[in-house]
Amino acid sequence: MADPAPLGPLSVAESPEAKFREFLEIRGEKLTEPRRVLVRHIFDSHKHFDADELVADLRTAGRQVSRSTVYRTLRLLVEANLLRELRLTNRTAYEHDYGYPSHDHLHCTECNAVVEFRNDAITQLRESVSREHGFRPVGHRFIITGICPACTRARSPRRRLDLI
Amino acid sequence: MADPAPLGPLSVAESPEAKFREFLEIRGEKLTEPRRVLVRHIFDSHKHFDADELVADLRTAGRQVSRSTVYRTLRLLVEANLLRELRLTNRTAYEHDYGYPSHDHLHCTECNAVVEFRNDAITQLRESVSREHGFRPVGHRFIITGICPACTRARSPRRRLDLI
DNA sequence: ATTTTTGCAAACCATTTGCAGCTGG
DNA sequence: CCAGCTGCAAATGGTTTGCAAAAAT
Repeated sequence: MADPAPLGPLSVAESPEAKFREFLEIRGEKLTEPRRVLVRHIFDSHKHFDADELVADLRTAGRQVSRSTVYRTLRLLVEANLLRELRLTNRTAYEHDYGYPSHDHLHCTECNAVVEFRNDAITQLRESVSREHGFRPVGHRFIITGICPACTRARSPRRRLDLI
Repeated sequence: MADPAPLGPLSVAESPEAKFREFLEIRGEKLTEPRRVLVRHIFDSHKHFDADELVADLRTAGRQVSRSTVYRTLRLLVEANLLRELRLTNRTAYEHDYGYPSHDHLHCTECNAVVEFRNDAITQLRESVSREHGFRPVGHRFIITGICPACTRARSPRRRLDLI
């Protein structure tokens, strides 16, 4: 019941920064210093985050970028398929969509934790359901909501047996 | 490729209104006229809707309820497990969670259409994945994003064959 | 009568945008 | 140089809330 091993990063041909630059170049846009700071910071660690956390994080790290630029850059990173949006609550969360295997989520509604998992059957299901409905599938989202092990333990009164 | 038959309603022991009253009674709250109007209107038709559409709809039907009351009542209906929230865009959409079989969604990112489908394999998948992670599953959400048949046709240049 | 609910208007909060000045290529 | 970018502050837009009047039990 311990935490399962987190998914490992994929080795990718280009760095996220390079992919971002490429994306911007195609559109005649620029990889500026704030954008570089953001893409590096974001892909330095793998975790879900929202705009606010990102701003705070950067401030702590002494790499201050204005809130507007953070929002504008997040939008670009999503368009560039480097990030994916995850709308679980009222604020939009983001996660890596590059250099990381595709996966789905377990969402604990008690502590709001998000756990990733991988299951290939889902992709097959997606294909067959899409075919049935004439849809051209682009992606999917499979979120299991429930109570995580920790919260389950915290909720149920501790059993005597556990004390032996 | 015509629209598949929509899912049929389930026969349920109680009407949504009765279930709502029950829920409110337990909490010592009241089933008032505006709330009655809302629950009836909402369960009169089965479709996804958001707060704004609901307000407009009611206004058209001559059953005016204030925006605040609509929001407050929607929250209650979700707590009562009569409605479920669906966050696909910036506005929260709602759908029936009572008197209707459980199902999942195809979301066309082009025209924003939402199509429901049912597939039992998903529930099984949910169970086994949850077990693996020690989660106590409560529900799930499976959303396939893609392009619906109509938008696919609209996008690809019409083929000559279609003209015969 | 007492407690909850309503509608209005104001407040909120995440996100977006207009603009004047700055910057990368 | 010049299009594109930044930061600021102000605007937006969906949703929530304070409050006095109205309704339900």
